[in-house]
Amino acid sequence: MQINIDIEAATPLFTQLINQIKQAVVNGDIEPGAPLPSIRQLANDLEINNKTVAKAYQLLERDSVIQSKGYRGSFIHPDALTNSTIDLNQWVEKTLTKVITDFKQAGVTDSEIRIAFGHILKNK
Amino acid sequence: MQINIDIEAATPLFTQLINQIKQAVVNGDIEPGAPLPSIRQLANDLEINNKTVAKAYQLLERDSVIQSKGYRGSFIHPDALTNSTIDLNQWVEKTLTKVITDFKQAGVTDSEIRIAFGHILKNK
Amino acid sequence: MQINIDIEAATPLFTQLINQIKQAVVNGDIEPGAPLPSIRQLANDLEINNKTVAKAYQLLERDSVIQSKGYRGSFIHPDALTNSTIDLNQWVEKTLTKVITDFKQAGVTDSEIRIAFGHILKNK
Amino acid sequence: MQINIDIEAATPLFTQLINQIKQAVVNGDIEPGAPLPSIRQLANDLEINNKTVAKAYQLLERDSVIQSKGYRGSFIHPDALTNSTIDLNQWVEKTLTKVITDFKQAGVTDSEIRIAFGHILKNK
DNA sequence: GTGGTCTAGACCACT
DNA sequence: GTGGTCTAGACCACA
Repeated sequence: MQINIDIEAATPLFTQLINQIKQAVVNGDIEPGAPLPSIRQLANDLEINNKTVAKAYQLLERDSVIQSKGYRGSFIHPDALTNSTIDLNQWVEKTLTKVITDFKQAGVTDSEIRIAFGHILKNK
Repeated sequence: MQINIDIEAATPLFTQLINQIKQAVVNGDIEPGAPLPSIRQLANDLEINNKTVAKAYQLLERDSVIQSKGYRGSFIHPDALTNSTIDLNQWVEKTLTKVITDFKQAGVTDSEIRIAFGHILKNK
Repeated sequence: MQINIDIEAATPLFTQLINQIKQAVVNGDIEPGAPLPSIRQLANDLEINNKTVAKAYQLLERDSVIQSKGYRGSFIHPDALTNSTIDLNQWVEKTLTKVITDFKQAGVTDSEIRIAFGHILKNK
Repeated sequence: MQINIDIEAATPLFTQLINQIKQAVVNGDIEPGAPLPSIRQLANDLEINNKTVAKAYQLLERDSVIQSKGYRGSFIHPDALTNSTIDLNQWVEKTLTKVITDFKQAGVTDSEIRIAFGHILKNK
C-alpha cells in the first residue's frame, strides 16, 4: 500500500489518509485481515504528527474499515470492503451535490456548470 | 429580488449573499441605482448575523457592484452589470476544481467522477 | 442542564461529558432543538480543555445526538431522544457483560458475583 | 490446567493469566510443587507475547503463588493455596466497583443497573 | 468569539 | 514500542 500525503492540499491530512486507505481496500491493494502500520510508524513515514494518524485510524475504526486490537496493532476489518466502497462514492456524490446545489442557487445554469466541469476534467 | 440562504451549505453565508446579488444584477432582476435593503433589515429577513451581511456588502462595494451612500443606504452601482458577470464563472471553476482535485487525490477516477456528475445534474 | 465532571474518575473526561449529555436528553432535562453551550464556554465552566469538550461534541454529533451548525453553535438533534436512550443502556449492558464474562472465565461463581454486586450497590 | 485467553476482553492479558492460574490452584487443578509450562511454551500455546507471560509469572512469584527455580523452570509455590484465595474476590469487588461508579456518574440509576445485571446473569 | 486542524509534550497501562 | 488521554499553543476562515 502506497500512501501519498499532500500537506498543501485543502483536504485535511486525516481525511486524505482515510480516503486513501479506503481506496486501497476497494482496489484490493490491501486485504481484509492484513495488518496496518502502527500509528507512530506511519506518522514517521509520512512525516506528519502521531495524533493526525491516530485520528484517521480512530475514524476508520468507527466506520469498521479497520479494527484496532489494542496494543497489538490495527488490521483491516473483515467487512472493510463493504464499508469502504459505498463510502467513497457516497462522499463524491454528496460533495458534488452540495457544490452544484450552491451553483444553481446562485443562478448558474446547467450548461455553464457542464462547461466548467468539462474544462477541469480535460486539463488534468 | 429574492435571496435564499442555505445555512447548511458548504459555501460560506457571505459568499452566498454576494453571488445571489451579483446574479440578480446580471439577470436584470435589480437595476443599477436601485436601493438595497439595509444591512440590519436584510440580516433580519434572512435570520443571519448583521456582520455577515455587512461583510458581503463591503466586498460587493470593493468590487463596485454596490455603492454605499452613508446614511442613505446602499445602492446598485452604475457599472454593476460589468462588474458582476465574470466573477461567477470564476467562482464555479475555482470551487469545482477544488473538489475534483480532492476526489482525484483520494483515488477516485475520472470516469467515476463523470458518472456521479451525470447522476446529479440529471436528477435536478 | 447540570454537568459534573470528576477529574479523578477512571472514565475519560470526554466520555463523562457524552454520557451526561445523553442522560440529560433522556431525562428530558434538555429538549431537541435546544442550544448547547459553545465548546469554549463549556470548557471554561468545567475548567477543562477546549479540545476535550470539542472531542465530546464531535462524537455526539456523529451519533446524531447533537447537531453542529457551524459557527452558530451546536444544538440537540431532533432525533436525539432515540439516539441517546438506547446507547446508554447498551453501554451498561455491554460493559457489565464484559466484566462478568471475565469473572466467570476466571472461575468466579455466579453467587460470588451476586454477593459482591450486592455489597457494592448497598454501600452507595 | 486449561487456560483460556480472551484477546478482546477488557481485562489485560497478564491479569487474565494470573487469575486463571490462581483459580486453578484454588480449585486443586494444580498442586503445590507442580511444574508450570515455560514462559515461551505458554506464550506459544496461547499465541500471546513472551513478555506478557513473563509479567504474569513475575507478579505471581511476587505473591508467592509460584516459585521460579532458575533454569529448571517455575513451580507452584508450597503456600500457593493460601496466597491465591483472597485476591480473586478483591479483584471482583474492585472491578465491579469501578464500573458501577462509572454508571452512576453517568446518571444510571441503581434499579437500571440491577435490571441489566439480572439480565446478564440469567442468560449465562 | 467560534469551530476546525495541526503540532507537540507528557503521562499511563499494556505488549 | 504502542495506543489512549489530557493539555496547550498556534493558525485559519467564518460569524
